Amino acid sequence: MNDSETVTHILDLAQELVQKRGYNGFSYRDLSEQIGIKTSSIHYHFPSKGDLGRALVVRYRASFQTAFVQIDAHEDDLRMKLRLYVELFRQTLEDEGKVCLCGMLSTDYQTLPPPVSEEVQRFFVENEAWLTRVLEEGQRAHIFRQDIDAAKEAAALLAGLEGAMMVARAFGDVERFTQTSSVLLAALEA
Amino acid sequence: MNDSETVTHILDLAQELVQKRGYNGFSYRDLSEQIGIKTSSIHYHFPSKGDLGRALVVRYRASFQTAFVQIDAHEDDLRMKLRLYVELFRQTLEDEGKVCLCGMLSTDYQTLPPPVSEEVQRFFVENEAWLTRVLEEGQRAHIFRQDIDAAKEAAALLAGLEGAMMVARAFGDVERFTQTSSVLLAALEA
DNA sequence: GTCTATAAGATGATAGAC
DNA sequence: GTCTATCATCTTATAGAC
Repeated sequence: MNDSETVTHILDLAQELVQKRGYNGFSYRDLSEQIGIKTSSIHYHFPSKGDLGRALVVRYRASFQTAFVQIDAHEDDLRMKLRLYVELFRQTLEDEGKVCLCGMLSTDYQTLPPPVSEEVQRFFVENEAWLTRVLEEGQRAHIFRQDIDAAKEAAALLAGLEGAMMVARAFGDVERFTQTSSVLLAALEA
Repeated sequence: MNDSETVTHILDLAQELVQKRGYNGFSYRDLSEQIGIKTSSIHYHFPSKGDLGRALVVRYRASFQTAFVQIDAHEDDLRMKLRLYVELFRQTLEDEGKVCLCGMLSTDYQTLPPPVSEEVQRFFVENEAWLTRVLEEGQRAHIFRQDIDAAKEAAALLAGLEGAMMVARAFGDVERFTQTSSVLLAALEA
């Protein structure tokens, strides 16, 4: 499954639709109409909807891994690293009220084909792992509170951001997300 | 729309299905089969799916208002009030991996009929209002941090709990929710 | 790779008998 | 209030021609 132009087009649009409407909120027909290609052609690239869903999360995970490498390479300030991370989500929300792909899929969780749900889990594991590393480093540098468990704090931060995206979108108000993310980050300060 | 036995049965099952599978993850047929009544009979009580969805959130909001009254009446300790509130969500999660009805609906937000989405907004407003009151009272009693904005902190707590339910369920691990909720509550301590 | 044609089943919804 | 019957539409998916 390499990425021809068509495949990329399908993935881009499908991701957008999942982020806006959820896994059960879009169909091959939606993709068909907006791409200008028949549904059977989409099935050629992604035989089942589960195949498409899985490809979506795999690519999304990879984009976050890339972001982690970028942030680690170009930013030393640990507080700024977290702010850049939060910024990834804020931009998504600003972009027509989309929320995190995996936050979205986690609500559809019980209806997902297992190959998809496994990838969603992996996303959370990887994100928490990176956040934990940043927090631990920050603790060693006496930037973040010493009396916290970095891993648990990382999980809480991620959960908080995911929830904040959902609530903020329900109000059509990105500022709500920004405020909640500030509160979550402030809780880490020494 | 009073609550005959049948109506209550429909609402109970529909709520369970939304909390597990989302608004677009259940159908009148699902209700029909599990209740032992034809879909046309369900349409008699709830002409459109939007009518059903709206009734669901109205009832859910009312159940939280009742919980608020109960907590305020029987518990003076402000920390305990918050713990009892968190416990409402934890029990939901423990009950077969259901998540907050409105957390669920907030991801389906862009596909909801307006009457439903308006009720979802109201749920968040009401919950934040109660939490804000508890936090403000706790600040006056010097139990919670003085350097926080109660309203913003309330929003962050609610968002954090909503997100924590989603993530915890994706791992099939209620303990994950418990840990994150502890982190969120700890951040309020003076 | 994309198309036409088609399938089997699901979905929200309505008309009218009992 | 519940049933049968029926609806148009949508959904995922496949077979086979170009």
